[in-house]
Amino acid sequence: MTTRSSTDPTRVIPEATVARLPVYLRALTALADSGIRTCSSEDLATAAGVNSAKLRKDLSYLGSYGTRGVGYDVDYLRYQIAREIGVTQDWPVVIVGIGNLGHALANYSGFRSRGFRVVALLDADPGLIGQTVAGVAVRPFDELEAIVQEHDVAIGVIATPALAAQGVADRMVAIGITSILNFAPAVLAVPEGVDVRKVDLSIELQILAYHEQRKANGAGAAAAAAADGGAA
Amino acid sequence: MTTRSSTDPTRVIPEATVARLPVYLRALTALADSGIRTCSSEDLATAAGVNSAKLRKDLSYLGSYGTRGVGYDVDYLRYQIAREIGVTQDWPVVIVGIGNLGHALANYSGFRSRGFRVVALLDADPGLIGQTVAGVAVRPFDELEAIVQEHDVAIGVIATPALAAQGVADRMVAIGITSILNFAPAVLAVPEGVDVRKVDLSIELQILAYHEQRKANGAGAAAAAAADGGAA
DNA sequence: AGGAGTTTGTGAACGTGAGAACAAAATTGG
DNA sequence: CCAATTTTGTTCTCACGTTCACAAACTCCT
Ligand SMILES: NC(=O)c1ccc[n+]([C@@H]2O[C@H](COP(=O)([O-])OP(=O)(O)OC[C@H]3O[C@@H](n4cnc5c(N)ncnc54)[C@H](O)[C@@H]3O)[C@@H](O)[C@H]2O)c1
Ligand SMILES: NC(=O)c1ccc[n+]([C@@H]2O[C@H](COP(=O)([O-])OP(=O)(O)OC[C@H]3O[C@@H](n4cnc5c(N)ncnc54)[C@H](O)[C@@H]3O)[C@@H](O)[C@H]2O)c1
Repeated sequence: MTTRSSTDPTRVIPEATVARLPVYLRALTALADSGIRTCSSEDLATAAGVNSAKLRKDLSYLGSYGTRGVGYDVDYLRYQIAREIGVTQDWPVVIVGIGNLGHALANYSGFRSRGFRVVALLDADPGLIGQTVAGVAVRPFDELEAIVQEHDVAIGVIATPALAAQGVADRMVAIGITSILNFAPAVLAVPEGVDVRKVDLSIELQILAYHEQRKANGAGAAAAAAADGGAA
Repeated sequence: MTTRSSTDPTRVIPEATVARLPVYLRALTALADSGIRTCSSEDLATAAGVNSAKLRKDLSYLGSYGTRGVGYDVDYLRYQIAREIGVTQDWPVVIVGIGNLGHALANYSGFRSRGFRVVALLDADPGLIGQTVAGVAVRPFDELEAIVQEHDVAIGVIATPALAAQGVADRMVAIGITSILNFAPAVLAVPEGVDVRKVDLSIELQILAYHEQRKANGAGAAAAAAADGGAA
């Protein structure tokens, strides 16, 4: 039997839990902003849109930060989750591909407020170089190496067309970027040890379309089956 | 025992499989574009970035569309998946909130090419009304009802600030929209039978940050544990 | 026609995640 | 100080998802 304490850095937090921690963090921030100092697992679960048993189990992987009979101290729990995720420090981020989407991302204020700092905007199109978006200048893609080394960047965002994405990823990996957020509709091949997460609008829409089609077709027999594929 | 044939509309496709079908569809389109007529499960799995056993099991939920010893006919399989997802028909979509992100979405060509048609752009800001984005005029949010009824819209996209999102969702649900894609960092409450999918940039970055932190910390003891949280 | 080789479709084993249920630990009121 | 009440942390069970492994089914070559 191996028991792992909350200060043991080797303890493993399930991936499904990791994906929910940012949601809890946001919910706690909202509670704090509305002046609430303490909350029960039930309260927080409602705010985060999950089941309270699941919430408690998730939090138990981090440690024992609640008080039985009372609940959780909002600020304290928020700090503990932020520390666990690693957003008490600032993460430098580069964005590659400053087209429609890249512009929107560069303008997104939610970056800064959640522990991420855009240190550079890069594009291969000479026509864009020098332009300033949200106070950051667009620079040539070739400066990637210099920028990553200067700011010790570990996280890269790809917002180029799909065809360019693998090339950009290869270049990022070569200089030591180990986490990539990919908006291009392409499957990226990367070596072991590099994390890739993708955000794909059309996949999300197609998933919705699938369920939508079933709702429409199965109005008779499959109605029950369609409904439980259901909501939030 | 209940056996469900591929033509039985009540058969259930696991949610995890549904989420991968669009990826297969894209991979098949790429193969078709490069002139490939037939492919094995191994080929397609590589192109889609998944394990070939998983791919075969996923496809088996749709029916038996391959030929043993040969593989899959690219065009035929592509059509079958498209039909299953429901993207052989066009889905009308409305986008609400034409700010930074809404502009990018409206300009996104991947919508049209994958079976979705933007029938309206809506915003509450009078200053934006009348402006045209990608050939579609921005109209007042109040026209939502009329537009949804005219075009029989089932899918809505929310790209407003977080505070406005729940209100927009309520209004969408009230007129009969049953699928929502939400870009605002807010938990939406919707009735049973309405599907919500969320796309949240900062959650994705925070998940990357968590793994990044572990890679950095655990350089010694937790290296193995960190690595297997690892890559694609 | 028959055997060698290939590749699908699926049964079975394994691992991960969700939710119900409850004991343990705290508070509150008498 | 003790009993009643609240709420956490954890155990147990079930459902879902992944992967292996292989028989069945097909092609191709001789
Ligand atoms: N616009 C959206 O709402 C949206 C939504 C979902 C997905 N996407 C995807 O995001 C990506 C970007 O979309 P977009 O609408 O901004 O496209 P875009 O064409 O407007 O912008 C792409 C940018 O990438 C740059 N670029 C091209 N090759 C490059 C390279 N090798 N290195 C560096 N920069 C390079 C181009 O110069 C251009 O500025 C696409 O893959 C698209 O499919 C976009
Ligand atoms: N910009 C990004 O890259 C990005 C990334 C991730 C998430 N988001 C999220 O997406 C949302 C939009 O981001 P943005 O940068 O485009 O913001 P934005 O402020 O540029 O645009 C928001 C738009 O919504 C409109 N709006 C506000 N209330 C409305 C209402 N009740 N009905 C209809 N329209 C309304 C505003 O008029 C504005 O045009 C935000 O919730 C943001 O957190 C943005």
